[in-house]
Amino acid sequence: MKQGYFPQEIEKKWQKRWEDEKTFYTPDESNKPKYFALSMFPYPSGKLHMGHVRNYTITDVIARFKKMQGFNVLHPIGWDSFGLPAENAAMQHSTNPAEWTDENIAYMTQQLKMLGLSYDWEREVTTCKPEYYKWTQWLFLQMFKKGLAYKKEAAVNWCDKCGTVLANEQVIDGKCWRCNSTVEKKYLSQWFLKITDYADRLLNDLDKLDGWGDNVKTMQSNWIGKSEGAILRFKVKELDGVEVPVYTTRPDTVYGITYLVVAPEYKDIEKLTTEENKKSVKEYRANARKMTEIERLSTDRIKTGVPLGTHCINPFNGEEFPLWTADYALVEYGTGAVMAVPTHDERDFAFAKKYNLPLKIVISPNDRELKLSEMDNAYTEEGILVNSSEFNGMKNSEAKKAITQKAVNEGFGEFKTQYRLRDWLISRQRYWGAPIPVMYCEKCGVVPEKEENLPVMLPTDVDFSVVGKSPITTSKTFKDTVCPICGGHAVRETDTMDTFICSSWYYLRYADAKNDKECFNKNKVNHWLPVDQYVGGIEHAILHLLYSRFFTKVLKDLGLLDFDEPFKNLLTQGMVLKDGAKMSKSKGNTVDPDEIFQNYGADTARLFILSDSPPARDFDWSDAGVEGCYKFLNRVWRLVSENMNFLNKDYQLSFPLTRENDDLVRIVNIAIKGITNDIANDFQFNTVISKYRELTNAIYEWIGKKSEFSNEDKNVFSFAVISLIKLMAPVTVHLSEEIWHELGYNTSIHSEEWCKWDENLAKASKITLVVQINGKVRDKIEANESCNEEDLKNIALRSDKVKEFTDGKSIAKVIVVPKKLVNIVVK
RNA sequence: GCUCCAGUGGCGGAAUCGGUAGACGCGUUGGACUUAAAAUCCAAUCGGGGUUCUCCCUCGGUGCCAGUUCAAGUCUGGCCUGGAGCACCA
Repeated sequence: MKQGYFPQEIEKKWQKRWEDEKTFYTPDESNKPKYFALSMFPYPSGKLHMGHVRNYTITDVIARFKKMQGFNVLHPIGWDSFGLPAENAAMQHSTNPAEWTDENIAYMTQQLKMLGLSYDWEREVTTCKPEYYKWTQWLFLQMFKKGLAYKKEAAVNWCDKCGTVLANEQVIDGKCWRCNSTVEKKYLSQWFLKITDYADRLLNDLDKLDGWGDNVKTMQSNWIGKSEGAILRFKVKELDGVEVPVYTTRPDTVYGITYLVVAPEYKDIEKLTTEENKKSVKEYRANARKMTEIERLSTDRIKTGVPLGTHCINPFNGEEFPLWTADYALVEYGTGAVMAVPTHDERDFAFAKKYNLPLKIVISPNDRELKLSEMDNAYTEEGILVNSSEFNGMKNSEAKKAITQKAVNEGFGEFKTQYRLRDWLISRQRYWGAPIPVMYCEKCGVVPEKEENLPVMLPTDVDFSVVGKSPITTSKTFKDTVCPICGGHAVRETDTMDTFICSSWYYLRYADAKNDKECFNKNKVNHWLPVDQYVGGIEHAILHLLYSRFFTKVLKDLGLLDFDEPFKNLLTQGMVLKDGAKMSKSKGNTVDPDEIFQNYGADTARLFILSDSPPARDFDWSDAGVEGCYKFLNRVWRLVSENMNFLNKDYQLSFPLTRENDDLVRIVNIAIKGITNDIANDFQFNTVISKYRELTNAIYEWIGKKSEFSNEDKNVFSFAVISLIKLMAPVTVHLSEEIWHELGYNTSIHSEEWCKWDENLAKASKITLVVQINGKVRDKIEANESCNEEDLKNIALRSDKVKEFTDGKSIAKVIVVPKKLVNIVVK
């Protein structure tokens, strides 16, 4: 064995051998239980960054650990390869997105292999390849048939820089999720998926996800935004047969309505405006349109509005009140109209004060009386109804139901559950995506492509240098086609699908990646899924994770699979920071993984990226930390190479041990138990690694006491070293494999069984008894493990220190915690 | 404003059930080896005070204030700070 540790040499050798020998090939059939470990697949942007390294290392360690524990582990990888950057690169370098993408995939594949990841490359999935997007299109058609994919004209989010529309989830604080430029509203006819049909299931099933963090579940639940209330319809006094419906969560306050507001974009607003008010309303609406989303949504902006001139009648008491338009009412939520109760809603209160609209108290607090003259903000707490006719004296929580019921009985309202979630806008006016497989026939209208004609291929005769429209529209061969119904001329849809569609089902395809007859075999998908452990960034808490859950539920309803949640356990890993800031090119604080591989090797990179923080927390990259990990691996290498003569792979431990050797055997058992438990307990790799170090230190310390090695010593030493490299194998994959073979084994260490511990040996032979007086530690006494409570008590009371503190005082109580502690209470 | 998460040395962080606070590492300091350096190894490292001074004693200490308990980083209540998500959602 070489005296020095040369990772680059070792790593290359093993990577090649694992590939040649298909060490990580996963058969579908196996008598072992299955385990599906998955990282969120990368976008092939060009090079791996440290976030990737962290993500894939975490999942790889989990996969290898589970494999050693006896599972048939599925650990695949693929490429989320449709999307804008490829198209932008094509425009800049006058190349083709497919070429650019292929090159990136090739480079990143080689990087992934350098990291020593245990992927089954036979199952690689690439979303931009026709053999994949054929099935993306097929799934779209199934949704279309079910009425879940539909086209409508709507106010949509438009990113001018990206030249396309965006889904609501892709607008962050009024800005494009990708390029961060301000998003505008446009009225366009676009394709949507009816995710709102699944709002209730997406919300309720969150409860089933015990293996997900609360943070992600709350984010999803906030995003879905369920609220319970009522729709109430108000007749317009001046217009016969015209009604304005409102959505409210406070039907208990209907007797306090003093005006009603419709959004500036409300569809009937012109009808509701009197001749005298036409001009001011028109101006107000024009102004509102000019404002950006961000200005409009700012909560501390002073509320404005104008009256329409017409009035509504309150069906509960016949009162009349004016209709206004104000931009604090949102056209896309509820009915686009709000009943205003200034006394019991902060926004209405501010608005009424500004425009001198009347106030009326209808909810009274239990402990005091409200006075209009003393109110300087709305009363929004619980209370008792007043000024509310037959409902007076009722608790407001009960009145909600009673009042809505009255509206239902009398035909001017109903109970209504409202969601914040909107349907998913999936059209993109871009080239590099899966074409939406529909066409427009002059005679038959919107016609889906026939399934047997799939895939609708992306054309290659396109001009990527065009500005202001999608390159796909420049193709001479793509647009014109034949209607499958009437045989007449039809024009293809030129919009492509949001790439989040491609990534909403890729994890299913891994179960059956090469199937060219169906998107996947049902039995295979039911066997491998759901994913046992999913690992990825928190930035997908809503986007990808919500969409994937939606897809899974749809596919279940379509009968394509039998489960309704795709990811059983979710680990959202923290960001990789450098000097306290997120690594980014713009800040110039990135660290190139290639450089680390070259200088230290992949094992050091893997070890370090797991060592300093638990996976869910942010991780601060430090050069000194890398150096420290590299030193540690050298230390392990030396431990073996300098003591090769004393190592024996066929060691035995079946003889009585000396005191010292017994201690080391116990330390090894304690380490095995601790490490196994730390991994089982939320994958705390940082403490796992500290235990590697502790064990290594203990072995060195043990050697330090030896002047020569007896046979017994050699056996104990071999047991300790072999256990150590096995425990390290999931992390330092090459180093462990190399040492394993140096010791004379022919198999791969990665196919070995995980170390087992003996419960009797996984503890020290002696215990340290902690003696407290009144809860303060006063003494520590070594005691035998076999001592019972009475013995421990007596040992403690015999202590000189204890006597010092108890002298002249009376002992009120003695508490004994077996094998650990005695607390003496004195007065 | 609502919801969730977090707060422990110079730093990253550790501490199954309430039971020795600061594991392990980084950094720093001192030492050994060396002509020297690198590498390696050894030792010290929460703060204040004391002492018979390399051994030990003592007090304080896990964001703040209370509480429960023999015992609180851990549990309860109320705050403060930071991060994240949602947000004129009626």
